[in-house]
Amino acid sequence: MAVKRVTIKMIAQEAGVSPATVSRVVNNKRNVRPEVAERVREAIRKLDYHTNEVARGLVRGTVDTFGVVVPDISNTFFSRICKAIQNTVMPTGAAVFLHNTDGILNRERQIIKELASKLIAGIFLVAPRMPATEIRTLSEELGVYPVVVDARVENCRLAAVWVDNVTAFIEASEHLISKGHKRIGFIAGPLAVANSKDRLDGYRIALRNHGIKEDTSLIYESDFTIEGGYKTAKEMFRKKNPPTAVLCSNDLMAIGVLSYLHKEGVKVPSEVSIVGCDDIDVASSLFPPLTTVSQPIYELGVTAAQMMLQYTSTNEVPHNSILHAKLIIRNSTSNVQQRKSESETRLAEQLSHNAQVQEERDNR
Amino acid sequence: MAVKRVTIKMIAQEAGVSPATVSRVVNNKRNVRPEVAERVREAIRKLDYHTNEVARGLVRGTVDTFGVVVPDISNTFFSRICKAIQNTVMPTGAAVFLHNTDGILNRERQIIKELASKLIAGIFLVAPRMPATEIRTLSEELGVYPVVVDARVENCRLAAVWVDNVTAFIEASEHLISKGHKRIGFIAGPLAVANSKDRLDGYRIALRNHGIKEDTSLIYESDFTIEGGYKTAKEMFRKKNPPTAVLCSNDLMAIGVLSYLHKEGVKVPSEVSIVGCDDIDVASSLFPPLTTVSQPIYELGVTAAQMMLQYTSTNEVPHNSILHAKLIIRNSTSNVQQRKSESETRLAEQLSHNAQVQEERDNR
DNA sequence: TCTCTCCTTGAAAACGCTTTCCAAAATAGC
DNA sequence: GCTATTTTGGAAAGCGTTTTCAAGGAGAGA
Repeated sequence: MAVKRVTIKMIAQEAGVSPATVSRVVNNKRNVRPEVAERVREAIRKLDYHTNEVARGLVRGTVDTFGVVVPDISNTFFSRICKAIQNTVMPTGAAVFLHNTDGILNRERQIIKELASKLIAGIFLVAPRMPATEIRTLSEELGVYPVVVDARVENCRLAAVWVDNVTAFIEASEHLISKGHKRIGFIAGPLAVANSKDRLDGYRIALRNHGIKEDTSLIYESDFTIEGGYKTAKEMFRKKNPPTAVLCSNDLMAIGVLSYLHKEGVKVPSEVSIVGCDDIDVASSLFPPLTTVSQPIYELGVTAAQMMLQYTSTNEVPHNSILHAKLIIRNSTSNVQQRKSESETRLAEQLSHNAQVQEERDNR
Repeated sequence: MAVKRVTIKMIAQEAGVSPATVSRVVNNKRNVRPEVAERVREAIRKLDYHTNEVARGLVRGTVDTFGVVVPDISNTFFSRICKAIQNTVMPTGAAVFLHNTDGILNRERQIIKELASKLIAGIFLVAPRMPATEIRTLSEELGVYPVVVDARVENCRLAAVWVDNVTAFIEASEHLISKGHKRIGFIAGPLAVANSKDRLDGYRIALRNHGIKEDTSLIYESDFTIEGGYKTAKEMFRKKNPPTAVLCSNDLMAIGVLSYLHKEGVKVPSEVSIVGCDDIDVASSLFPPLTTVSQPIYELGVTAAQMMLQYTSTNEVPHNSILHAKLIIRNSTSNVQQRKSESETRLAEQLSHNAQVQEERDNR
């Protein structure tokens, strides 16, 4: 689609000055007489000139654009971060490239290189599996400013912003403990990502602090999806002596658990309490509204963007930012129901019976 | 962050050929002796050379990048479209700029111009309020290929892909009618966007086809959000003679309605049936699982991307694509409960009583 | 052996901008 | 009124590619 674009030369001719002068006006350099500047601006307006960002990028060696690399942009968590970055960075005139990686390490590496070849200034990385040292060497080699989002990266001369998940999950666990729960199930995200591990650690610390012995049969690893939560709940509640409360590493899995328990006719919160994490949009509109660890998602993005802007302008690695999550207590948690040993058994039996029936049905 | 980048000249020197030859090898042009080509590739590997996309963009006059412009990237609907575009376009080596507009027309215009100044090849536009003619003239002026996503644009020599919302909503309405519902509430999205209007039209057509007289007091305009749905439900059910079913223009509003009815103790679906639209992730995990018009969201993005690739390579406006939605029947709809006239009144009264109590509580 | 192709290769000119270097003009200092 | 300094604006040199054009070489047909 060839189109004659207005160039700086045409403006120069129109205003009766040289291209150099037009450039100076466009970039607000001093050393241009006000009346000349005005004549140039007039010409720009008249011909509807817009600087060719690519040509500018070539001479400057960098382009006013950032890359945002996330595992899955269709996940609300990440898309909210993107939005925050967008909104914060846009007023400076910068644009953002968006890239999806599905969390695949090699694709992340690939994408970082591709972005560098487009001369972007900086890169926001939500890549929980990529080692900090690699991020640093890679970005140094490529001449790109990195800001790591939502991953705890300490002592690494690397700009990063993350949430204190350990404390958050201590608090969430203590909320359940204070309601009398002792058998608290935990559904972790993939333990290869540090955040998942931190959340599990918070849960463990809280248990220990309150003299509750950890029961590894109550701890499951899943994948942050609704289906994952559903399946895990199925396993968890089919066993004897099921938990009276379930703490999930994110809301989607909590929704899966909720959905499973609904289906089995188990009442939430009266029979089982549930706590999620993230506080996504629908969390407050579920039935019952979900008690959850509210992550400052938007703030995560805004902070990252601010760090980036500071980074690129001062050329100094900004200090890390640690944000805090907040427990939002809604109606999916309540005091533990005093189950008699026999009724506990009954619940487990009923559930495993249901499951069996279901399986038979599936097999047909 | 200044970094000495490997240039084509360095490769040329290393391989003992001219830059032109290196360029030919990089771009897989014929007319290079295999042994020379191999020597060049060797040098590229050795020095880890990556083409400077900006320089290439300058000479070619365009850059292998597309812009994606959406109202709100944190909305699952749009982020799924983005993901689909991404995934479809990535294998060709293209990247995408992402831009949020909050649906503000002027910002959309602004962004389109900014993107053009970056010499992008094409632009995916989810901008339901922008007139088709404007899109066409703007993109012609700027030399950018436009593909309009999720908006019905006919007879305009403009590439577009959309969903047949009228038929979809006829079907959804008929589902309710077949269950005996006659008083069906409708919550529309902003009627300034064509899709909202089409959905309402579908509802009206279905009603007319089945001899049900339209009752304008059952039709509301809202804003596609959970809160909007909640508030609208509140209004709707406070009136005398409330509907026995509610058809919502999207799932988020349906969730709002569901949430309101839950709070008021109204049983879904036995007392009131609900139908949503989109089939977002959580729709199947709600309580009850939501009957909804499943939009082929991902397909919308994939199709748009394919059209774009065809468009840019052939330089011919591709034919429009019309996709079809599918009604997914879950458990939020059931046969209408035979309400006696008195009990109808009772429901309304109860609700309006609840509302009053609530308001008093709020005022304190 | 000589001419005519065809293929391979290199030199050089763009692409549109920024920036450095200079010269001219304007101002200041004495 | 003359020199020293600052302002102003033009010319030109890149930035790293691609692409055009022409030259050189190899093979084929006479």
